[in-house]
Amino acid sequence: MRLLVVEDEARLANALRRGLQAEGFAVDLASDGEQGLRLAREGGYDAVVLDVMLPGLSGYRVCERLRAEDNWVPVLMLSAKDGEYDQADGLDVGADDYLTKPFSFVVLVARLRALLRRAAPPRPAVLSAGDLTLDPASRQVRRGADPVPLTAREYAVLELLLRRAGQVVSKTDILRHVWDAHDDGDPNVVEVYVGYLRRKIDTPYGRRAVQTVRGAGYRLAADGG
Amino acid sequence: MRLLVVEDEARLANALRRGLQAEGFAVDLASDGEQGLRLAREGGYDAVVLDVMLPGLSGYRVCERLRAEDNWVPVLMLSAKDGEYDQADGLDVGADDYLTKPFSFVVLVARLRALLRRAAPPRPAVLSAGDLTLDPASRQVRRGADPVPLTAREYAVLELLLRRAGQVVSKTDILRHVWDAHDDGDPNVVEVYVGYLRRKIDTPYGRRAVQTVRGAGYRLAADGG
DNA sequence: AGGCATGCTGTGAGGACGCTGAGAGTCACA
DNA sequence: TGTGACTCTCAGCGTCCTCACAGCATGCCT
Repeated sequence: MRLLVVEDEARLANALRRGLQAEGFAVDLASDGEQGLRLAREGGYDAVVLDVMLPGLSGYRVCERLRAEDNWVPVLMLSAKDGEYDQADGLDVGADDYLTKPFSFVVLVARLRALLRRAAPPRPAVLSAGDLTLDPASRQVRRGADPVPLTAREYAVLELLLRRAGQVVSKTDILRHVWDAHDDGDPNVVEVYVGYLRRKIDTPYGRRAVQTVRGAGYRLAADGG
Repeated sequence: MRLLVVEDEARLANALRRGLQAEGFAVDLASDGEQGLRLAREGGYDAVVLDVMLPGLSGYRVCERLRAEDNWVPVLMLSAKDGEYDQADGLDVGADDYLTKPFSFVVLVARLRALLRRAAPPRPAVLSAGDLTLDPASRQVRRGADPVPLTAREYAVLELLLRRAGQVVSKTDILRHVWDAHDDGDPNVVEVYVGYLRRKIDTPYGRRAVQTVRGAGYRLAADGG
């Protein structure tokens, strides 16, 4: 997660950088409005922490211009003012959140995380192993560039195996997750569906992604076979 | 914009309802955590204003459960506590913003608007997939240059599919968004309307924009078929 | 090698799923 | 009151999926 911190007071700016880096963010600094605007325009930031009182271009203006240019990077404003109307103003020029100085670092981080969580739509990541990919959103499976049509059951089995790529998954585990059979399912169904899967994602490509571990279960090769 | 306000103190609850209605929101009230959770689960709200101190289920728990159920409706928490750690806690259970009592109504509304603006990502004026376009402003749908007349329901279904172009949308999801049936709608209506849509935007053009994903739902091809 | 356990696969029945035409109910409007 | 547009239910049909079964192949042990 890359952050841009626009803050003219050097001591605070450096404290923020160190603190945020310790929290695992990559941090760039800008010390005035012009520079902040320039960097923010170049994009690539997941969020911007923007002081209101800046030499040259104020934080309000920076935010306003970004929004006018259709740049919707999440912005968290910082200000010494704390009148309620100032806050409302900040939010009205398009900031996503607002903190008044002095603020607590803990709160800053919590609010930043909330902002980032909201900005990144909860789109589940694409699962992959080598050139085998599965996109839960579109429910599409591919071997390289080839789309591979799977039935609902086949898809469910593959998804489970991919989520545990490299690990052995027992048949009863698969039964529980895909068939929600509690204990008394016939493991042969699993064998049948593993067979179907292999015929679609392995055999035509001369690969061996789905491996049998005799007596234990199946393992999806982490490199896709 | 529909809001759910979960607040047990009747005077405050009614004041909020009146004030927010005056700002143009449609407001539902819940007076305890259980009821709030139930209503929020049913969906259909654009945001939830959630008091922390509630009889029965606390606001923290309500929010936590919603998130655990993958319900990402924007939540603004209200609390009398104002320790910084309480705030961080609130944000950590998945709230999107946090106000401490006593709060200013002006700030509440400004923050709500910021929340809603964030939740509704800046929409491109026109939704499109390949040469299939839908302009929400004029409610005009076109295949290439041809205008395609759609009924209200057909339009609503297509809009939903276009907003999630490339992703699989389940029938129950469509039922919830277009019919606001909560759980018990008959999925056949969806099948019927998908049929109507196809006869208007696909069949006459020999295209296949609306794809069936057996056992999962429908997907609008990102390239318009 | 022999015997047993484990895993694989072809076949086919039954059923779930999705699509469609017919028609009833509702509403707005002339 | 009649007409037309729209919405939705229902039942029938075809397709595809799922799964049980049985025979076969393979691996492992004595």
